[in-house]
This record gives sequence, C-alpha cells and structure tokens, in this order.
Amino acid sequence: MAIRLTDVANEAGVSLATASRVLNGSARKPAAEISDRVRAAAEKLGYFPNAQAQALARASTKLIGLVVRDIADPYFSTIARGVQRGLGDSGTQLLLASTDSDPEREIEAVKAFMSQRTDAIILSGSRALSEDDGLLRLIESYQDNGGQIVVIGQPLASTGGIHVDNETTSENLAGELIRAGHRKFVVLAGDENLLTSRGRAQGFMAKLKRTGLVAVDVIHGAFSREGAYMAMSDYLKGCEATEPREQVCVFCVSDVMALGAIRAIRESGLRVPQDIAVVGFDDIPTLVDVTPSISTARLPLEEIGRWAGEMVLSHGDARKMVVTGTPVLRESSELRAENR
Amino acid sequence: MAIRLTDVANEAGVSLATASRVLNGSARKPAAEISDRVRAAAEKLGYFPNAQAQALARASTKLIGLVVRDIADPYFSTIARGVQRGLGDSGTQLLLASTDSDPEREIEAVKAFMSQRTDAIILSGSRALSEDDGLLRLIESYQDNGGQIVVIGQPLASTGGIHVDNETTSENLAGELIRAGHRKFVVLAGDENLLTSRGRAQGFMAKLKRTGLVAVDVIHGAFSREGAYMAMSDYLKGCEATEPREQVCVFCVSDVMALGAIRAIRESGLRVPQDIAVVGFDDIPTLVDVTPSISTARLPLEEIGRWAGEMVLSHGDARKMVVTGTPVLRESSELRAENR
DNA sequence: CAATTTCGGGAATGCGCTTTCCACGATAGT
DNA sequence: ACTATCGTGGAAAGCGCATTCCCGAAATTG
Repeated sequence: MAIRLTDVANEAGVSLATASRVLNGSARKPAAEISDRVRAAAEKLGYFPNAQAQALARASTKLIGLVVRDIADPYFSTIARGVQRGLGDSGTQLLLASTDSDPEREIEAVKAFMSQRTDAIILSGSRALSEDDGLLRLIESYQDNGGQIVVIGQPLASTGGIHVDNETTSENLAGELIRAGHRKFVVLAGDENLLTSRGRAQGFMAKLKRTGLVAVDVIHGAFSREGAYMAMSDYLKGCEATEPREQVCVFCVSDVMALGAIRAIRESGLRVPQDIAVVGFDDIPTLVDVTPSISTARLPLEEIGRWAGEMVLSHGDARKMVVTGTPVLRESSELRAENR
Repeated sequence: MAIRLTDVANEAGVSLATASRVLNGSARKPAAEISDRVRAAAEKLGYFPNAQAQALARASTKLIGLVVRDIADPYFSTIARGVQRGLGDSGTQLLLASTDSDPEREIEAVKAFMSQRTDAIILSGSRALSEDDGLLRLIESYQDNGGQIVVIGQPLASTGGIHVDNETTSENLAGELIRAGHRKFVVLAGDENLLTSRGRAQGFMAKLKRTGLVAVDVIHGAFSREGAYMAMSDYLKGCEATEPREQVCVFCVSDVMALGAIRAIRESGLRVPQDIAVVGFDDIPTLVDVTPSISTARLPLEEIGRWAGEMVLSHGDARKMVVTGTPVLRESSELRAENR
C-alpha cells in the first residue's frame, strides 16, 4: 500500500541497505551523489518510514506514555503541555491516557503502554495510599525490561521523578495564613486515600498544631470540584444554627476544589472572603480569570511537566527532584476588616 | 529482553502459531486444554504482546493521532477528553501533538502520525484561510493509503468530520443580543486568516447588517487570550477621549478571548457588564467559575470530541456532521438599567 | 469397514526496516 | 610492485508476530 524503503531503493537504483543508511541517521554515510539520488527518490515517491518496522528493527520506539486522571482538568492539561514542551522536537511521540481516576484504567493504560514498548511512562495523577500491588508489579517488570518510569507527585518505589513536597508546602501556606491573622480554619481534605490530598491536609494541620491551633473541621470527600462543592454545602448547612459567624478560612487541598467550594459558598448567599476565606493549592492557570483572586500554593505545573519530559529524554539518569510550592496570598483570603 | 510469544509457546509446549491463536483473537480457537496452558504460561512469564510487531504483521496499528493547538487550552483539552471517551475501551491508543499554532509544527505532527501509521488523524484547531498546500497534499496521500481524516471545525477538502457552523451560530447569538436590547457592538475578531475566527466574526456582522446595525469597531488580533487583552486595551485607550460613554457590547470570537478582554476592561477601571458587556463563544468549562457569568454560544465540546472518536472507530463511513451552537445569555451581557 | 471429510496443531513465510557481515576496488605503506 | 588497509555498497539475517499452507488424526458417511 504505502511506499516502502524497498521502493525507494529500486527507484534510486541502490540497495535497500544503502537507502536505509542515507534516509535514517546511520553511522555510515554513503557518497554524496548516491545520497542525493536516494533522497530525490524518497521525495518523489512520498516515502514515510514505517515507525513500527523501525521500532522492531531498532528495539526502540520513540514513544513515551503519559497517564493523567483527566486531561480536561487544568492541573493535568498544564502538565501535559509542559511534557510536550519538554519533549520539544526530539521526535519522541506522546501517547496519552486518561484514567478518570479509576485505578483499573490506570493499570490498563500502563499495560497498553508496555505493549507499545514506550521508552518511558510518566505517571501523573495522585496514587492511592494503599498502592495497588498489580501496578507495582507491572512497573517493576517494565523497568526490568529497560523502561523508564517518571512519577509526578509522590515518589513510588524505586522510580525517579518529580516529587512535590506537599507537606512542607502546606505548612508554609498555613504559616502565611496565620501570619496574616487567620485563626479559624476548616480543611476540605479531599480523598484521604490519595497520597496527594492526604499529604496536603496533614501538612496544613501539622502546622496548625505546632502553632497551638486546631482546625475547627476537617471534611473528607472526593478530590474534585464536585466533591468540594458537596462537602462545602454540607458544612454550610450544618453551620446555619451557629450564627452569628466569625470569618473562617477554608483550606482546600486543590484549586479545583477551591472553585467548587466557592461555588457552594456563593449559592448559600455568603461572600468570599468577607464571610468565608478560601485558599487553594496548585495555582492552576484558570485562576487568573477568577474573582476574587484566589490564594493558593503555587506549583510550577508547566515546568514540572517540562522537567519530566526532559528527564525522559536524558534517558538513563533517572534523577529525582523535589519541588516545594510557594504560598501566594490573594484576595480570597483577605482578613475581614474587624479582625485586623 | 522482554518476553516474546516464542517464549510463551515454549513454556507451554506448543508452537508459536498456536500461542498466537490463543492469545490474540484469531478465528481458529485451539482446544480448551491447550488454551489454558498457553494462557497460564503467558501469565506466569508476564507476557505483553509487542504492539509494533503486531502492527507490522497485521498491517493495522490501533493508533490514532490527535492534533491540537494547545492542550492546556480548555477548548482543546475538553475536546481531547471527549475523544478519549469516544475511543472508550476499544483498545485504540491516542497519540497527541500540540502545534502551538505553528503551521510548520502541524505538518510535522501529521508527518509523524503518518510514520506511525495511525489508523486515523483528528485535526482540531482552526486552519488557516490560505490552506497550506503541503498539508493538503500530505492529507491526500494519507487518505490514499487508507488513513482516515476527521476534521473538527471547518471542513477540509474531501475529509469527513464535524463541521461547526460558526456563521449561523454567530448570527443567532447576535440576534439574541439584539433582542435583549443591545445596539452598539464592538467585535474582537481575532485572526482574520483563521477560518474559525473569521467565520464567527462574519456571521455576527452579517446579522447586524441585516438588522440595520453596524459594528462600531472591528478589531483584529491574535486568536488568543493575550491577543484579546491587547486589542481591548488599545480600544479602551482610544476611547478615553469620548466620554461619557454609553454601554457597548463586545463580542469576542472565543471565550478565551472574552476572558482576556474582561481582564483588560477591569484593569482600566471599568465594570462588566455595566460599562461594557462582553460575550464569548464556545462555552468552555472554565466559565462556570468566572464572575460575572459570561454570555456565549454554547458548543458541546466534549460531545464533539466524542463524536470524533466514535467516527474514527466506525472506520469506513467517513460521515460528516454539522453542529450549530446555542446562544446562552448570562450576566456579562446584561443591559445597563437605563437602557432597558 | 473403507473412503472421505473435518479439525487442530506445526512449519514456514512475510510484514518493513536495521544492521552485521562480505566482497571488492581503491589507497597507502614499505 | 606487492601486500595490508580502508572505504563503500550489497546480500542476508533477524526484530516479534500473524497467517497461510500442510499434514496427521479423528470424525463422519454410505
């Protein structure tokens, strides 16, 4: 069907080997006159190397896999963009899989990538506390076969990657909020079985504790906008009795959750931050268009993706790096006037 | 390195052919006893079929390519999610490419996908008016080799896909705005060389004209948040002289642009919608968290992606479908009280 | 019960390409 | 001048798998 290298070789009147040598970066460079002829033939015929055949012969696909929980979530799409940028024009292709937060699908994705013999797999998306044993074994066997695993977020077994220090970041964020004058905190802690949300909530509370404070409430739920919306709604309903209310600061373990929480707060007729201050985590790009501007802990998401991409390219040294976020206080956590 | 089918066959004490037949959906089903033995061996050894080898032998990769301009843009990431969902658990893998709006990179992406022998390529991201001849030829030769092209947005040559009727949608949107009482319009028309932005601007203005109105200003610029921000800033600067001002309605040819415009408006100390009403296009998910809520023309982005994915699966009937958006008026286009 | 068909497993071929390994003519070394 | 070396292109052997053919044995039929 498609033009094969053989066709090009025939057209140019050279052998298959020679054609291969001139068209694909081989160590041996055929004579200029011959090279030109081959290139001309390839051009004329519209030749495209069959990547599958090349992969088979070379034992290296130039493929990497990226697994995210939801590509439409700004957190992941920003990372994905970073990965693309990190890959640059290396010729490496990106295979994408969305898991919809389903561990089963995550395993399926890794299996599929293993079948594709991707040179590396980037695992973003928070992993569960009780690590799925199947995933672990898969990853191990992948590495044994020379595959590279880069984990974004929490370190996993013997894999390299980019470790986000959620605990420290949360502690610093809590510190800033306390310094700003906040004393009464509620934590929307997300899913307690996910390493990421857990670490963020714990870091935050650890700092409170060390300062002699304690969260007035810690609410678990889904690590998503909806989860936060529901958790916040419930909380507000439970509060209606205890009026009048003093300003409380709600720490959400992700920006996306903060958005859901704000939605719930608004629907109940309260204002942010006058009635309830809200703080997020991540600093997703979406925030620039939200009013009031949302306080958060800034993570260089795109950079993180880029680093992951670059890590993949520099195959071999499966380095690890640690990223700590920076607290950024904006309008959504401004202290109510009377409390100043 | 990795376990091969041969290894499994040996382990199970059967031939390569038999192992292949039991592990991959072949027409011939070996005896139950043998099948079990083979499956057990595969399981024990941790066998993963080599997708490249399979592709080579079968002459069909189960790969499709998706090219977008920027995966971090909610418009594209929502479509991408839809595509993923549309692919479902068909076992088809998704190859992603971001072009950063660079036609050159778009061509590179298509070439790469052709090399990967993807079964189909989904082209989202608006194409230029003066269609790049190189791209056209590439696509043609891809189709000649049995590749399927699905274009999202504007139809391209003889390809199937999902055609968004920007003109009609814009006309309807303009109609709604006029019905709501708006009379003075400014159009942030984006890039006049992109089919999408051009169609949206033209549809809008056509409707104005037919109603006996005319846009007080039509400003071109980049089809992006930044482009709109700059265009709006410039416009506002030019207006400062002509106070006092009556309420004007700014139509931006995309939601992302509307966000940029709103930013510019706010920075100049004006309010949306009291001083300037703003209207977007697309209804990206991001909008739910923006205040004031933004009027727009709703496009079922995720569905569009899903349809594209399903189209790819039902290989063969390269159907076309047309989607028209629905005007949704929200707070950002509310008429100033005195004008009611 | 012999003749014929069906069935199921194995050997071998080919998918398109890379990469040794070879053969051969040109160049250099003594 | 004759051999040792190098540089170049071609032939051929895989890479891992699907699949066509083939062949022996079991099942069917009259």
